[in-house]
Amino acid sequence: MPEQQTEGTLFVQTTLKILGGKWKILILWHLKDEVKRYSQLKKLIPEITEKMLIQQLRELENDGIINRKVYSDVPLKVGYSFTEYGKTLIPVLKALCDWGQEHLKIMNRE
Amino acid sequence: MPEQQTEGTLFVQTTLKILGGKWKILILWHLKDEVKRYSQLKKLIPEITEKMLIQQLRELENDGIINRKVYSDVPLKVGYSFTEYGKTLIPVLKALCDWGQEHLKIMNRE
DNA sequence: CGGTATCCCTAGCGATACTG
DNA sequence: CAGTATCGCTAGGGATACCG
Repeated sequence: MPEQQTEGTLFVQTTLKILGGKWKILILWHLKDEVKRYSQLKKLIPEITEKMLIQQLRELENDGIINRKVYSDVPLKVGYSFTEYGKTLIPVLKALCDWGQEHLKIMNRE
Repeated sequence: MPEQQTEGTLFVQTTLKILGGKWKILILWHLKDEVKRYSQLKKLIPEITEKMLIQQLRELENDGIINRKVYSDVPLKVGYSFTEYGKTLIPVLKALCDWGQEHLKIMNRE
């Protein structure tokens, strides 16, 4: 069934287009459970530069995966969280995480 | 439970280290169901260059995800397929594919 | 057929400094 | 605090030609 394979390929590519980018999956992982502020994300992913962090956040926002909410307090506060739609990605993130866990177990045994 | 989150992060990163690289997930997707030859993969992924194809195949081979089998025929034949271990990745690939399918559905509706 | 080797380029990323 | 703006680099990838 070559037709089906071709179609599946398109699906995979579609997901990769959204999740592609060096840091996106990692950022989403951190947002998985609760709203996080910009500064919290920076601390959670120390290797990322501010430029990359904001860039990837923007792209995720534009793709409808996350919300950006500004609390007009002083000092300024911005919270990032999954949209309802973005939450559909959580099983995918879970799958990636689970496999990594298994893989590490096996590697440590050897 | 910040401890748990940190651990999960490690797991995700581990998976990304294996699946990272522009073409790997796509290549694996094509190998999912059956052994494929080098030339078949080239046809299935026309945008990839030979260099990238062979490079990503080698990395997947080194990570123990796929097998490379040479059939000493004339003309030369080489088959790539999942290792038993590599097959544990299939649920991950499935998850990526499924999400892409849903995403496309929704986008086409709008 | 199934690769290597080489050269080259540019998008993506990093570092730094600055701003509302 | 939460970003922008700029500049510069380099590693990852593309094109092409050749090899066992």
